[in-house]
Amino acid sequence: MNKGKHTKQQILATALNVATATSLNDLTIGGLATVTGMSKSGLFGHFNSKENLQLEVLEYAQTIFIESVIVPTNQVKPALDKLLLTIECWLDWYQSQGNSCIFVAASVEFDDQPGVVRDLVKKRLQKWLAYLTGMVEQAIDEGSMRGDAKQIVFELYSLYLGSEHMAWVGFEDAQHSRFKLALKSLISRHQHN
Amino acid sequence: MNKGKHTKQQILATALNVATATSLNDLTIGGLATVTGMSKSGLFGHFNSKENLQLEVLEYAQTIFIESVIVPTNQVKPALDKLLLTIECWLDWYQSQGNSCIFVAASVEFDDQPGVVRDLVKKRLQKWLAYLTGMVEQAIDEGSMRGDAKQIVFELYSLYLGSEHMAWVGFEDAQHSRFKLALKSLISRHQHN
DNA sequence: TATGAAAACGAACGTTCGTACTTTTTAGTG
DNA sequence: CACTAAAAAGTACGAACGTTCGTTTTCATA
Repeated sequence: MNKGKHTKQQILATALNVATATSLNDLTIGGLATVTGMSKSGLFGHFNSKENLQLEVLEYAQTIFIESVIVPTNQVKPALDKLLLTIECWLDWYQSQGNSCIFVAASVEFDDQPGVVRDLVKKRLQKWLAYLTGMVEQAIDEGSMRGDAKQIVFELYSLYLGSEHMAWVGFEDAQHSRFKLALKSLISRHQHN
Repeated sequence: MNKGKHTKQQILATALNVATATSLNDLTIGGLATVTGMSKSGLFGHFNSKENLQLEVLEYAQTIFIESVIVPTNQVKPALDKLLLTIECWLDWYQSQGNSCIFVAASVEFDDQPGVVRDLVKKRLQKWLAYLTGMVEQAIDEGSMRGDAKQIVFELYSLYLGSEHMAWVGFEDAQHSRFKLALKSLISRHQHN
């Protein structure tokens, strides 16, 4: 790999950490340069605009996400098992990111800010929801689940968001027991015996 | 009312609109001055710091919220009816704010930014969750509901967050039918016959 | 090893923002 | 009406940020 591509990957790795811990806007070029031990302009040259930096950070986050939760479950069957394992990997990934999801955070940050960043965030979240929905649909097709796939995913994703939010607020056991309990209930309600 | 207090209320009203539509950080003093037709320093004099402005906007939002969803349900009994009406008012208020909640947005914006603003946001959300929990507990005491009050509130609030988030993403019917359907299911699962 | 391109640097610019200071205008009161 | 305190305006400053430009250093390769 070229030197340039190599350092760029390093930059993106720490940039993702910073952006996840703070936000895509608080991810400042000068600050990122300091953290990575580079000069502002030297770092800037890799992206040529802050917007591009933000986009590339999101793309980088996406590759990490895919490696962490899509790939490890790729060959799992049947669909219900795959779904459950995916949720586990999803939570592990979420935890590895310091208990926050940059896509969810960015969706709040950019929801009123038209542009390519917002479009990308929305697209990624749509893809993820569609992916989950597809798995549930397949589980239904296989006869191991029943109900409306989209409604199930709606409730599943809601629990994820609720867990993230209420854990921050300090709601009792929001992060662990409450989510798993609700998830168990959700699954069993839509499971075929 | 003094002239000062009067214009301050006007400022806060439009400030809440701006902050809800964008964010508490994007709520800029100069911009707010332009919108309200004042000078930057004239407006600044009412708050003496941006942090105070943010705090007062949140307090103002709180008073609106109380007027909109706490007061109208204050005398309703039994607790289950009060809970259902509260949820209705809650959604109405949410819609009146342009389908976004400044407290939720601020919780994401300030989650990593220690200070009085973050503390206030967290406190308000805690109070709201405790308020909901209290109502559910009372409904349980009255024999019209059963289950773990906190778990029920956890799932209820999760659905609210999911509805807000997924409506933005464009998930089918997230905002209306899906929330109400899930809510109905949640209630009926914990209702005593 | 020599060379040209890529990468990194240093300094500076334009803009935006919060804030401080001073002055002018407004409004309430004796 | 006069007077004073509050409210609003005008101006300015310093810091932070994204970005540009010219230069220097590093690296891959011939």
